[in-house]
Amino acid sequence: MKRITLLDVASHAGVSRATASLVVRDSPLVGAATRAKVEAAMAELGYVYNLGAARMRAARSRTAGVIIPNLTNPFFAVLLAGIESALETAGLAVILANSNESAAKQDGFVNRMREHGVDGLIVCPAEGTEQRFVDDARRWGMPLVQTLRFLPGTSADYAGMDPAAGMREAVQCLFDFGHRRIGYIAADTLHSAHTERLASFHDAMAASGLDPLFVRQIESTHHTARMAAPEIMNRPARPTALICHNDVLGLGLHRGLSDLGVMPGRDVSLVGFDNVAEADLVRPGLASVATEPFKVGEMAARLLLRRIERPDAEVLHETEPTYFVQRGSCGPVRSTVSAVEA
Amino acid sequence: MKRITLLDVASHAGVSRATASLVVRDSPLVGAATRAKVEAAMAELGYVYNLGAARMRAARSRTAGVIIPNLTNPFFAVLLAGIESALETAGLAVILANSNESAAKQDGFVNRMREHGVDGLIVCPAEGTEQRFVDDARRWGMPLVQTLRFLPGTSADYAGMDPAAGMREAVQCLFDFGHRRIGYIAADTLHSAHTERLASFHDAMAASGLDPLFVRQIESTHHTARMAAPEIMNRPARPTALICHNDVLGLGLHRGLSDLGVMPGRDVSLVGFDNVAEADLVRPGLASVATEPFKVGEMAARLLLRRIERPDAEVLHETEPTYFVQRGSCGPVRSTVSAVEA
DNA sequence: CTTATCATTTAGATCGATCTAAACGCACGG
DNA sequence: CCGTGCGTTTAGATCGATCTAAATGATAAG
Repeated sequence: MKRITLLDVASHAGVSRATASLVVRDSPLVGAATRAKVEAAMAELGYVYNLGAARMRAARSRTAGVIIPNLTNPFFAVLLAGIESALETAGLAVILANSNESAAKQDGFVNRMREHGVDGLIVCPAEGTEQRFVDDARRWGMPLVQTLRFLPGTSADYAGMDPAAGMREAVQCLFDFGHRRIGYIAADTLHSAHTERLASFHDAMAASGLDPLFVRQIESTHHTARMAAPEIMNRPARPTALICHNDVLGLGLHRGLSDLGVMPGRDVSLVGFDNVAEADLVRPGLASVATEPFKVGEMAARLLLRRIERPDAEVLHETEPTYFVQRGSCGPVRSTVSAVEA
Repeated sequence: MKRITLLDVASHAGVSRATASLVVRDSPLVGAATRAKVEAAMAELGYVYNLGAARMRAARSRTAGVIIPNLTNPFFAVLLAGIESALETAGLAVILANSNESAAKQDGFVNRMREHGVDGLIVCPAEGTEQRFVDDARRWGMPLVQTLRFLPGTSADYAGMDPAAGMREAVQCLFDFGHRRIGYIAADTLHSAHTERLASFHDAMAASGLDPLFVRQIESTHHTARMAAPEIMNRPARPTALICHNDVLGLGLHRGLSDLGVMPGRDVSLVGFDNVAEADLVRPGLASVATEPFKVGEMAARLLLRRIERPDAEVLHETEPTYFVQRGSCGPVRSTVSAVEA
């Protein structure tokens, strides 16, 4: 039992190999009657197209490489879902790799992707990725899209999100509730998503005529955030509101504050970032700036398809806007702060 | 600027194409001095191995297809992470597809995977997948591993989880707290994971000498579960404890009950399934039966590698045990139930 | 000195498709 | 009747590796 090839199909249909090839590729050159004959033969023999052989002659391979720093994080999983969805619609298969935030592993994966002959790459660069990464891709003629994180100083397509609008709405909401002492809980990682959000915080505060009370860096896990709650609330300059770099920190802190008997929305206002599903499940609900990773994924895929089609098109930076979702964790500043401190 | 081939490497190193081929494949046939020469040439020319060409002659393609029903669900995302991790260690690249619970799409993906010449498939079958699915794979000689869900009546390797241990511990814990009126909240989907967990619930109850109070089906979303809380608590046979098919239902119900002023762990005990990270963040924490999707993913990958290596090996069903994680949402049954109803 | 043995190396066919360029059949106008 | 043009079809070369089977050279044995 050997593999059925185009040649088998062709002889079974009484045409040449070349004609059969034209049929599988939906070429307009082939006549309707011939096409029907060949298609019947294909069905009858159970022919399976061999993309591997095709890729050798033709340039395209109908695959794209996707490198994600951490699949365990639902945020990236949804991003991946968006990428997969859009690429699949365009007929490209996704070859997946998980860099685990290791730039070295990431380099290895890029090599493997090249060996597989992918038509292009979508990468959310691992921490510590160097500019060289993007330059190499350009040198190799490999279409590349960065997503969610952008390597400064590089020139490549980018699909990300713009925290500005959501952040401004969040700060405005807090301001309207009377908050003036607002702290920022940052993550300890140092990629562009971090600095972008922090910068947008500073901008939004300035727009409301406020100075940040403090910026505190915390490792981005539920546990560390939870444990950091006492330290944050007991600092001399006690905040009345906190904005967190993401919902991992926001939810962790939510729980940490509750443990202390400090009720979010009443004793302190709390804002997260990403609006994960669970933000709506804690009590009170965690107000959060919604970002839409699925849409960002689709956007990244579209940029890649465009780049594959037109390698010399101008470099694009596209961002998805964010918006604030108010929930119970934000409320009016308490008139008698001393009562809380007692 | 054309592509560097093995022939270029060979002539640059002063050997034949065949020898160069042996070097890239780490064959022991080639001498040390020659190997060094060829490797130097490869580095100098920036040679990239062409897996597409190799796959045409050789059988293996160093890729595996993975089809998941829903990437947006963190549970599957972690499963995927486990699969990816183990396959990558073995040098196989993952071609990913998201069936979105559509059997038709799933069929399409299997075809695409065949066209790509994958060495094997790991599939968590979409709802409504027919037995034919597994039979086809066997007929095609395509190594196949089912994971998390098992098509009844089929014979193929399977990597899943065994809810029995965790379920028994959960029921035992509730029993020890004095609970006798225990209801089960099931999902509305009908695959094997559903029936397995439900069956393990019945077994565990029987082992404690109890009869299930009721089994209620709910669509598996946070929102529906939350909305169903009143109906569940107001039924004539009011439960003192609830076990949920997964944490999506568990967390949704946790919030729904809280909304009613029914406090989990005090007024009713609540157990989830999967032990997602967020189970520890709500207040009180949601007790949950821990399953380890990452390990299941690794297990599925191992099974596939074994099957690829030995196509005729006996069919294996492997399961990862589960265990109960107690948290605040489980507590002693209240002596005066009427007080709650007031 | 010849022959057998062993470890290396290699030429040439081959995998299954696509590409190029030419050939084919047919209708039409001169 | 011939040349031209158009829509189809095709033979043969080709992509870049691997495979088979044979050649090569060095060493050991007879």
